[in-house]
Formats: sequence, structure tokens, C-alpha cells
Amino acid sequence: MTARKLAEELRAAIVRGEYPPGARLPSRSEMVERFGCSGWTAVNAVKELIAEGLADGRTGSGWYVRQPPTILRMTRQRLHRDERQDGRGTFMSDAHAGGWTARTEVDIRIEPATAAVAQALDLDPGTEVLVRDRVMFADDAPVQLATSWLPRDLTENTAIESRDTGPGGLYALLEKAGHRLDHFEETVRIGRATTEQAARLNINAGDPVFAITRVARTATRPAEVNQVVAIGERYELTYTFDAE
Amino acid sequence: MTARKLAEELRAAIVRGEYPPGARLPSRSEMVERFGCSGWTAVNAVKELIAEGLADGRTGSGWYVRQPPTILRMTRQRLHRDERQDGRGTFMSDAHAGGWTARTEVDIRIEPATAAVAQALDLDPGTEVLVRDRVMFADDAPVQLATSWLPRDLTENTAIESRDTGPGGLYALLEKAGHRLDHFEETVRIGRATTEQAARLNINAGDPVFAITRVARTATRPAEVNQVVAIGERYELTYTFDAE
DNA sequence: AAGTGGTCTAGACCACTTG
DNA sequence: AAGTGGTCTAGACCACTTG
Repeated sequence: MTARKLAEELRAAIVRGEYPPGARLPSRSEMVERFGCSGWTAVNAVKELIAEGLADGRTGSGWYVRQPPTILRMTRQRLHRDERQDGRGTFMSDAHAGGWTARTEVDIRIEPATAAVAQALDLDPGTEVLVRDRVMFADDAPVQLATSWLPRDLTENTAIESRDTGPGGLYALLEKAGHRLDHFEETVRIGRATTEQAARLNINAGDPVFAITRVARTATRPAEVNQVVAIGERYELTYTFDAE
Repeated sequence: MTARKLAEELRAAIVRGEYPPGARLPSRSEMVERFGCSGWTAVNAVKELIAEGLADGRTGSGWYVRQPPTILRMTRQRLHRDERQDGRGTFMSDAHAGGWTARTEVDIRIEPATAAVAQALDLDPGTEVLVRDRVMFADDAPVQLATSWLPRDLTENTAIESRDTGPGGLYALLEKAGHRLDHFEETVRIGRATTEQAARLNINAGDPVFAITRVARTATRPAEVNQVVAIGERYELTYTFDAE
């Protein structure tokens, strides 16, 4: 019995419902006995299932079938002015539409712009920028990390530099300050969670994540760069647009 | 020496440029000698690098540092009418903008609509649909699989049912037949390559892929459902839109 | 013929949970 | 105290390539 074949058998049994979500799979020693393989083979087979997100191991306890995660939708609607006027920031907007609860932890700091940030914001490198670092929770589970960089001249003496931006979020405050947003550009890539990101998102290092970079612009200049890292298997991005 | 630490050392050496792209890493037996670990540990360390796309193993030959892949951009522009009028389909449009060569292999068949396809196209399940199955190559390497489903009443007696749709592709023919496209909806998810997909895309089973579902609609009805599977590490999706 | 990566067996130790 | 998953050693066989 090879690890690959054992993995296929276990996967099939899970799909058949023989091991429903939450169920405990046979232990390593049970697999060794039942399938006549070595412990190494059993472990490697289950590793495959774990990498696929089908199973999970708890040291000292066992291997368990994972609950399929509920999918969170990230929509284009979250950036509409209507949402801000209704008092919802981007993350709150998705939560409202999806029926889950949103919570955000924020950390703020002021830094000189790195080369990449300066270029995206059309600033000289080293210019002071406001950095907003967030962890977003859906139904109290971390699902997304986001960092925003904004030119300080747009944020000084506004609530954008305070932890709580209030209803409508960051973009509502920008527009209130007279910086009407004109258009957005989003770039979507697939990344792999670093050890740090994995710890904050409660996933395994190397798990696939959405890496989304957004630049928000007014009619005259870039106003914000936003970098999102969202758990890959929990997110679905939707974009709708007119044919042109 | 643990596998994790060995992986970190190798990764750092690669990043330092000690092993440039194409270079051969130490062999298993060399690692066993140099790091005083077992063969198992060496293999597991390198497996980590392979999963990250940093290295590649060739049986009988060695472990090699991979060439970083060139990134292909999938843009919203590819769906613009201008592109079709200039004779470019969606994939050709991206190739033209990115400066790489596009080639497509097409397979056509007619099938009764599955439940999912019927729902997306607003048809009764079992209604005949045209299925266009493609493999897309960028600079002669497979990078993307795409399948389209269209209601047969839109495609009958048109070149959409032939292998070569000619300049502007499928959408140009739809519009030429009087079905002017009105808007698109794209849903982006991260999937893992199945064994079949991996074989066609020349990647490893389980590698992360973009799974993109697009529904193209005329003013009155859905005209096409399109399912793309694109190599995760080779693609970058960009969406630009006006603030509303 | 010698060396390579990929995979496997058999056995071990550890921190952890209590199936 | 007994069992668990995670990780490791030592050694083996195989198909494959030729550093």
C-alpha cells in the first residue's frame, strides 16, 4: 500500500460520508494494522489530506475530518459610495451582505515610505506615510490581514490617524475631507502564507492565500495603497462590470 | 538538524544567490554528510522548497533551483469590444498586451446541460449546449485551461460551433450574430490542481490554481458560462473600475 | 557502473491528550 | 498509564540519468 493510494482510499471514504465532518480517522497504529503499511506511509497519506484542507491533526488526540469552511464573498459592491453612506466600510459591507459578523483589530503607525509604496503613491521615497495594519475577523475567526498606506498630508488632523475611523471607514473619512475617490485598481495574486501570516490567520504556513493589492485614486492622485492577505479557501472574489 | 531548519538554510542560500536559478542543490547523500541528518530529513526539507515553487527534483539527476516564472497578466481590458474589433479574443488580448505568444488547442462537443450549467444559463436541465474545451499556451507552455458552455440556439449554424472561431474569438461571433454582450460577472477562487489538470498544465497535482467562473450576458439573457483554471503562480489578475 | 531522487519499512523519541 | 500525531534515524529498493 503506497501513501498515494491510501490517501485516495481515505479521501473516497470521507467523500462517501463514511467519515463525516468532525469524525476521527483511524489512528496511525490502526492504519498500520488495517492496511499493512508502515507508520510513515500512514502519516504521508494523511499529510496529503491535510494539505488539501480535508483533514486536520491534533497531537495526542487523532486525525479528524475538517468541517468544510463557509465561504466569504468579497464583492465589488463593498467599494461603492452607497455602502459608506450607509455607514459600512469595505469589510463591514461584505459582512452585511453575507450575514456574518465583522470585527477588526487595528494598529496605526507613521513611517517613511518604502520604495514600493512611494512609487505606488507617487511620492518621494522616505516621505511620511500613515500605515494602518488590521486583522479582520468573521464570526470571531481571523480571515484576512490588511495594511493601508496613505500620504500623510491626506490624513493629518483627521480621524484617519485614529484607531477607530467610525462609520463608513477610512474611505468615508477621505471623501469627507474632500478627497473624492475616482477609481480603483485591484491586482489579485495567489501567495503562500508566511509563518507570521499563518500564525495571525490561524492556518498553516504555506497555505494558499489571496494577495490583493488595491490602489485607490482621486481624480488627481493616488490616495491609498491597500494590501490584503485573505485565507485562500475561505474567500471568493466577485467582480461585475459592463461590457465596453 | 530538523527538516524545517534545513529548509530554511537552503532557502536562505538560494535567496543569497549562492544557488542561482538552474543551479543544482547538494544531493541527498551530500546533505546527509554535510548536515549530519538522515536522508529522510534532507528529502523533507527539499519537499518544502518544491511545494513553494523554489526548487524542482529530477529523478536520477538532482534537485535544482527553479527559474522564477514570468508573470502573465489577465486584465479586464481583454473583454473590451475594442479588442474584439481589433481581431483579438480574450487570451490573444492578454498576449498582445504582455508581449508573449498565444496558442490555443480547442475541442468542441455538444452535450445536455448539467444542473449547474443549466442554472447559470437559465435553461432547463438537459437542454443541448455547445461546449468549447481549450488549452491555452503562452510561449508554448500550457498556462490555462478554459471551458465554455453556450445555449445551442445561440450557436447553431455559426462558426462558434467550429474549432476555429476566427479573429476576435467567440465573443466577436456572438455579437456578429446579433447577441450584443451587456455585462460580465467573474468569480475568482483558489483551487488545487486535480491530477488531470496538473497533467495538462505540466504542474504538480495539488498546486494552487486560479479557478475563475465568468458569466457573459446580453441585455436579456446569459449567453455563456466560462470556467478557467489558470496556473496560480504564473497569473496576476487586474481589475480596474470607477468609484460609484 | 555509480549516483540520483522518490518512496517505503521498521523502529524510536517527544510532547501531548484522554478518542 | 496508554495511546496519539509529529518527527527523526538507519537502511532499503526502484527507475532513472550521467552531475
